[in-house]
Amino acid sequence: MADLREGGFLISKIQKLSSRIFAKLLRDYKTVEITPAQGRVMFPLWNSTKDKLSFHELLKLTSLSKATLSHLLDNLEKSGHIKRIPPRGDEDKRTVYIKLTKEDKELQENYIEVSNQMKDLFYKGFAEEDIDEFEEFLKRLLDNLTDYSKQKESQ
Amino acid sequence: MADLREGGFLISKIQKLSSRIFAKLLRDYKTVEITPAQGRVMFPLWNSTKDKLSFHELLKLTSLSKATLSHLLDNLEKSGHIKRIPPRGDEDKRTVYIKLTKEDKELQENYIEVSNQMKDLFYKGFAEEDIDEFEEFLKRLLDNLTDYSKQKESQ
DNA sequence: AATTATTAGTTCGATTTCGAACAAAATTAA
DNA sequence: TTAATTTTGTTCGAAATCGAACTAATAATT
Repeated sequence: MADLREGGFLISKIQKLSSRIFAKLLRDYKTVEITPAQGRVMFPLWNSTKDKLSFHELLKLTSLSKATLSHLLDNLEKSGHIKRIPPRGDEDKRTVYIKLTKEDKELQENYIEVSNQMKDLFYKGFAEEDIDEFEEFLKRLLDNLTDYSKQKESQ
Repeated sequence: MADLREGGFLISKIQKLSSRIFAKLLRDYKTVEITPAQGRVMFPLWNSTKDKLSFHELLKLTSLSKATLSHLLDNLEKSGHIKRIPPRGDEDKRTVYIKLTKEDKELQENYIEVSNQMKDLFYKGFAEEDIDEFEEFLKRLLDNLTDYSKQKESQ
């Protein structure tokens, strides 16, 4: 306990470095006119089985703040990658749904390819079991953090 | 290899959530008028045995970009936490040194205390060996990223 | 010695990020 | 059925973040 732990500091450094590298890979990959931040919003949409996600669902999936997500959606809508769909029928009239525009197959494939490049670089020297173990740790951490947030907001 | 890995995505989420939580803890802790970003610059200064660090050293220690570090130093200097010291004697005349202002003991102690709260929350349910193992992984990752950056910038 | 290239930090413009304050709709309580 | 409360998403102002372009100083070439 008296130990100096540096998990948060390390993670922060890793996140900064990998964002910068990822951004550069995307920039260099001619046809991908998208930033990492925007990609992180698109990713859950691409991977979803549903044809649309609500703002709220996307919020949970990205762990962004409301304000940030709203702002990123503005940009993505402006550049034509997504559309905001108003609620229909007897759905909650406050809910905003987010839908992909159809011409995004190519972007998605290219983004995934760059992600894979990134992954190889990121996990260089890691055995498959290492990665499994490491990502298990990450999920536990993420649970700790989301539990804490949830608990805090309900008091 | 065909596996969908999500390390980068997970880390990005963890980093966002923990930044937000950490920022709130700092805000709630009355006497600490400092942000997490600023704390991450102060941290290496507090932990160094030297009485000053060069801009370049601080850059490596924080993994920030030059622009960001310069900007954060502006704010820290404005709020009186650090000073920029010009080179002396036969030192390289381009180098800028960063030095703590002396009245920062209290801030440091409070920041460390909040860091520890954060750490406990972060690593809840982790055994000491888990933390060791996990941080070992983090260091390997960080090495991968810094190696890649270094290799890229020298070509 | 003169020219060229590299390195250290700053400045600029743009994006990302957030909390707080807000408006509109839905839910709960009175 | 009205009142008060909660939830959903947007807007605003400020900080953090970055790359690119820049200046000044140093190092390497010619």
